[in-house]
Amino acid sequence: MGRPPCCDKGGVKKGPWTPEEDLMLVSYIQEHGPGNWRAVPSNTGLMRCSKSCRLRWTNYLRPGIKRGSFTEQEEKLIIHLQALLGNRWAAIASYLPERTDNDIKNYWNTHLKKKLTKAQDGTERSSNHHRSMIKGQWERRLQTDIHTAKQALRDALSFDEEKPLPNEDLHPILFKPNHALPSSSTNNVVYASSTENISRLLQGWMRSKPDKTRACSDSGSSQGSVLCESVSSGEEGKPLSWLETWLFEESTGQDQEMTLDGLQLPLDYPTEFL
DNA sequence: AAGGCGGGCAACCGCGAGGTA
DNA sequence: ATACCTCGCGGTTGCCCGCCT
Repeated sequence: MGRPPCCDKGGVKKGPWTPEEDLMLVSYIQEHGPGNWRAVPSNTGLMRCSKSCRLRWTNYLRPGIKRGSFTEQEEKLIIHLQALLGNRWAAIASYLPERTDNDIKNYWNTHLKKKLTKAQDGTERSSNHHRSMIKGQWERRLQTDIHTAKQALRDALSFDEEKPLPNEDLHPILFKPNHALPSSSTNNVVYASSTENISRLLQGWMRSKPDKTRACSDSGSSQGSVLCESVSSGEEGKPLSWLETWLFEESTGQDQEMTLDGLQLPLDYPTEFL
């Protein structure tokens, strides 16, 4: 028996979300919290399917999302994690609490993949040089990159520290009924700023909810941050994975010399470096 | 100025996993 | 045990915008 598509019913709106819809969704989540997405459309009056609501919340409205271009550290961290984890964007996103899996996926597909392809072309042209690269050189190179990745992680972790919200009026667009809102995503800047305002509005609300699990999942993937998960696991005596361990070592001030010994690289790790 | 083209990104689709009755 | 429901994930699509000719 085939399963009907979730949004098979008629009258379900598709396409870009309007600020009004965003506001409806945010208001509902402020009151009930994220989850039970099935009930969201009927309870809010939104003509959207539950998946669309969840996606909108996860990717754009949830607090703590950083928009805009990726930093070099984030870029390197993504490249490393992609090499280690493959296209498991949710897992990768859990190490970049301010980025969504969709964002990372898009960034990978539009920027990093090309960048790496280009780099690989250069690599192939100078393959003789790379083939002769001895393991020690590669280790040093990896260590440098690992250090950069760890730095990025520390930066990401500092996100958890209380950051005072600017004193500016946070929601000039949302709560000015006659404000000229863009009819489409044409004016992305204006629209994004209204979305950002919603998120920032919600930050206070999220902080008032001390629930650890939610705090983690809301700052990472929807399944919860691997990092948060492992930290709490570690506290409870369960071992951290090696990746989580080395990512965390330096961030907790226990930096140690790192070598490839004991590291299990993924099968698809660039062999020219080995 | 206008049309074509490609890049970037938001949103959708389909599948699988986990939970539950 | 199993059928159904809900959710999350990854791949893909389609729209919009800026650049180029």
